[in-house]
Amino acid sequence: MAKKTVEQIATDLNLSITTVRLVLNGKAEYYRISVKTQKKIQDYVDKYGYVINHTARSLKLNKTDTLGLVVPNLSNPFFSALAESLELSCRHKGYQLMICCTYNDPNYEIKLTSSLQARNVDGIFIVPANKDTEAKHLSSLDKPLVFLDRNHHQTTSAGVVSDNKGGGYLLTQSMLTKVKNPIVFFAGLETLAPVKERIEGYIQAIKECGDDKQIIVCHAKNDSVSDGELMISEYIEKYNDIPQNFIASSLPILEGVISLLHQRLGYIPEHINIGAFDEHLMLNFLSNNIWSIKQNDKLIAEKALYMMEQKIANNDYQSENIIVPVELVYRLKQPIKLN
DNA sequence: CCACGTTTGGAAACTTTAGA
DNA sequence: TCTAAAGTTTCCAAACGTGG
Repeated sequence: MAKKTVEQIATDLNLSITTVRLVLNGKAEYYRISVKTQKKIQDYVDKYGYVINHTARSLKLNKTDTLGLVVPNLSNPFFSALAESLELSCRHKGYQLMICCTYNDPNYEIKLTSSLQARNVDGIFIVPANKDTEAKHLSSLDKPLVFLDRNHHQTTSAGVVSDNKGGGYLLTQSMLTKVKNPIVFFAGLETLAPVKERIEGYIQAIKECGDDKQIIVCHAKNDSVSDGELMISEYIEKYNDIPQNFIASSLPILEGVISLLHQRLGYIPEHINIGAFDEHLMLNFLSNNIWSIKQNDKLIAEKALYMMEQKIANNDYQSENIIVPVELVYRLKQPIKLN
C-alpha cells in the first residue's frame, strides 16, 4: 500500500492540507474543526494509515527531535548501561537517541560528531577520548554539547561525571580495613580522566592509612579485555607471583585480569580480594571478597538530558559540570558453617 | 529553479446571533 | 425579516535545505 501523505488525504477527502494536519496533530479541538470533518479524516486514516514524514518536518522546523550519543563502545557494560538509561530518558521526553561508537579512535570520534551534526541532531552527548578531541568538538560543532563520564576541565563545557576520586578513595579505604598485603591498581589508559582520578583516590586512601603500604599502579594500553590480560601477565612475570589484592579500573580490565588468572591456574583463587570499578551482577558468582563502585548511570542520564534541554532551549545557558555520587557495594564471603 | 512534505500566520468563507 | 457583527471552520501560500 502506498504511503499516504497529508496532501494525499486532503485531496481524497476534498479538504485542505491544513485541516487534515490540524486533526492529525490533535489540534482539532483548539481550531474547532467540526466533528464531521474529524471523523471523515479519522476513518480515512484508520483505513489507509498515515506516517508523518519527519524529514520534511525537520526541514521546516530545523529540528529533528533527535539527539546523538557518542561512546567508546558498548561492550563495556558501563557504557551500555549508560546508553540504555539515556535512551530511556530521551524517549520519555520525546527524543530519539542515535548511538554511535568510536572504538577508542579519536579521529573517528571527530567524524562521528560532525556526521551527527550533519544529520541535524538537536544536540550531542559525548564521552570524549581525551582533552584534545573535547576541545575540538567545542570549537567546531555548533550544536548543544554535553560531555559524559570524562571531565577534562574545560571551562566552557557542560558535563556530567561520576565522583571518581571519591570512589577510588572509598573503595581503597574499605578494602584496607580487611586486607594486609599491598593492593595493586590495574588501570586502563592513563590519560583517561576517570582512571587518573580513581588512582588519585586510591593513593590518597593508602597514604592516609598510615600503614606504610606500597602503592603499585599498572597501566594498560587501552581499556580492553586483551590489554587487561596483557597487563597482569606482565605483572606476574615481573613479581613472579599473582597479586593478593587488586583493584581494576573498569570491567573490561577486570575481565582481562580474572580471565588470565583462570587460564593460568584453571580457577580463581578465593583468597584474592578484588576491588572493581563499575558494578556487575556477575560479580556475585565469584567466590572472592569483592568491593565494587557502582556509578549511578540513571542519574547521570537524567542530569545530562536536563542540561541538554536547557542548552537547546536557550543558547546562553550557563554551562556547569555536575559530579554524581557513587555507591560502594560489597560482597564479603562468609565462611560456610557446617552443621 | 523546482521538488520533496510539513508547518505557519493570516485570511477567506461560511454560519449564527443580536438588534431594530 | 433584514443586516451587521461575531463566531466558527477551512484554506492559501511561502518557507525550510539540498540535489538534479
